[in-house]
Amino acid sequence: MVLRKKKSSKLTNIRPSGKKEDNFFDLVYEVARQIPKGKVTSYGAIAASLGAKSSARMVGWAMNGAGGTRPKVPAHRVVNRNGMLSGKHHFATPDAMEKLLKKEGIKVKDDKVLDFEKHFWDPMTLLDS
DNA sequence: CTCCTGACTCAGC
DNA sequence: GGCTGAGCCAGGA
Repeated sequence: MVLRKKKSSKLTNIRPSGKKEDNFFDLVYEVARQIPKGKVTSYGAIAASLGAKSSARMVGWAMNGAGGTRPKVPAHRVVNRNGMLSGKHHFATPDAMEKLLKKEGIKVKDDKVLDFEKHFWDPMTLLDS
């Protein structure tokens, strides 16, 4: 999956070195895009699937530019390990995240995903096959 | 180059 | 059982 994202809008060029965007960020973006509709996952799960379970923060950080990448990354499907919409505050509007989730059939209550493990999607699924 | 911050997570108290 | 501190990597000032 080669990223064709050549220019990152808000973020400074992820890799001004001229190399492909083989950063951790892009890996996160790719995985995030693979999240099936109506499913959610956690930052740690994504990080773990990338081999950097300790870098859960980086996953969230990467999401910072999710809205500027193309195709867009469904960051709203990514929540913390508690299923809490930790990143909702970073969306265009605080309600955008849960609104999108509800729209996909995921129930959100008190900024938390109900039946989180039921809607949980493990990134490893792509690798396991 | 050094220091701080950040959409997380775990361990300790 | 909730709060705090520390670890994690990367980027901005």
